[in-house]
Amino acid sequence: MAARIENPAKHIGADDIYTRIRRRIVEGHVTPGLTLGEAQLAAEYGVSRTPVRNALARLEQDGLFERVRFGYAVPVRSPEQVVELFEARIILDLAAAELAAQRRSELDLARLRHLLEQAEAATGADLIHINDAFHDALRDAAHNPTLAQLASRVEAQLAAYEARPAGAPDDRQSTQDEHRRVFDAVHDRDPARARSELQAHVHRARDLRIAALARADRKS
Amino acid sequence: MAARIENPAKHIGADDIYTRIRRRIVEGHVTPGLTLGEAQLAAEYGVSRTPVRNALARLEQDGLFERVRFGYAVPVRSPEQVVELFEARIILDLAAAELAAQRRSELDLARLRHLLEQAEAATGADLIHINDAFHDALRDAAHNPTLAQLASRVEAQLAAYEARPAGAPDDRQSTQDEHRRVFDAVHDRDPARARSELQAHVHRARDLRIAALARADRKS
DNA sequence: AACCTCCCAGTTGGATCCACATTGAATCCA
DNA sequence: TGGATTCAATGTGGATCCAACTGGGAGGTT
Repeated sequence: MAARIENPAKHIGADDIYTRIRRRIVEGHVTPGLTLGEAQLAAEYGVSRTPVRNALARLEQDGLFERVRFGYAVPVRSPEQVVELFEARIILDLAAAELAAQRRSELDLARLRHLLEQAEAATGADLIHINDAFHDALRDAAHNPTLAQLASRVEAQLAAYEARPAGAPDDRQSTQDEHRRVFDAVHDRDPARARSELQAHVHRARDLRIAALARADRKS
Repeated sequence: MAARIENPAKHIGADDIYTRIRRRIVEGHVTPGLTLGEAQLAAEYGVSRTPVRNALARLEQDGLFERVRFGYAVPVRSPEQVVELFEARIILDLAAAELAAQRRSELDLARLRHLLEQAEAATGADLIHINDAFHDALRDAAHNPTLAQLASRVEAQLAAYEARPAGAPDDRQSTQDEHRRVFDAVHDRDPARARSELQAHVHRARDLRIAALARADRKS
């Protein structure tokens, strides 16, 4: 039986370090610009610097970390760069939505529907995760793993700067409605509608973020 | 004087290893499926395993290498996967062409024109490099580095499987004509035309590759 | 003769050691 | 007192050492 058993209590490896640090960044727990040293991270996870170095090299390749004077830091991005990231994300996700409307299987639909239902009841961090999962499921429904991975990677970079408020109830309801509309278009196999509905959704998210950046910019 | 001087004769570092191995893969000098060991590569470049490990981790993140039993290998892709990579590349490059037609600067135009002229005279490997550079310059003209990097990365994955014939004189002339048409559309600031001209170009390249894959498939 | 078992060679992943570069501060001189 | 210079502290990058794992082959047994 060559089934690889994930030993939960076993010593953590480089992949685990990569996953954990990545999650910390994506969930916004590492403030951009704050430098973290290899030794510091190694001590934190109770391993030597070797696996940390490996993880950091991969994170740098992902664009989630950059090498700075001493140590690594989440790159500080200008508002223009955030807009640029959104532009890339929009290109990828709209294409994925279009393909999803053409290729979605019944299983894809079931997954999306399940996530929509879960989102109805969830709140806080759970809601954020479910909504992220909805977008990932939509990308998977396009049945092009390369495309899905690219979109997911760009979104991870964006997430690193998001204060992740998602608090306002009206935003919550808007998001839910827009997701539902995208789902309906995918369900009806209507690529053009899927694209335009998702475009409306992502454009709204982008404009909210840009407005927040403008406020933060004025304050500083 | 904080200018970082690239000492040419100095010992090579992890970044150099990364660049060199990457070039070897992209230029097709590493046959897919052949496994290379860390120690082997380290000996080849005259360094220890440490920088090689770092480079391999990054290459794996790029999708150019995958960890296999013992060592690393360029992943073997099915024809379906190659089609999938092309689909992603087309999405990215068409979007880039559209943006390039909107945003190109005079400098961008000059660069593209220069590459077109160079391509007239070049042959063999030089021609391949110049044509690749044309596509990269087109992506740069879109003025979205994120998008350019993504497209470039996907194309690198595709290049790893290309036998890189580019030999047939009629293909050479077709490529040159199509590049010229794309250039004209970008010059005229006509996004829709830039998109459709590039689409025709990339679709032809894709179909050629698929035909070659079908032949190879039948042979085996 | 076939199959099973055990041992050994080879390789990766993690830990530690060492050399070099850079920064900040403290000190000394003008 | 201000500025330049030197020195120690800190941290990365590379090299080496060690442990765990896998696969194949040799040898024995049925």
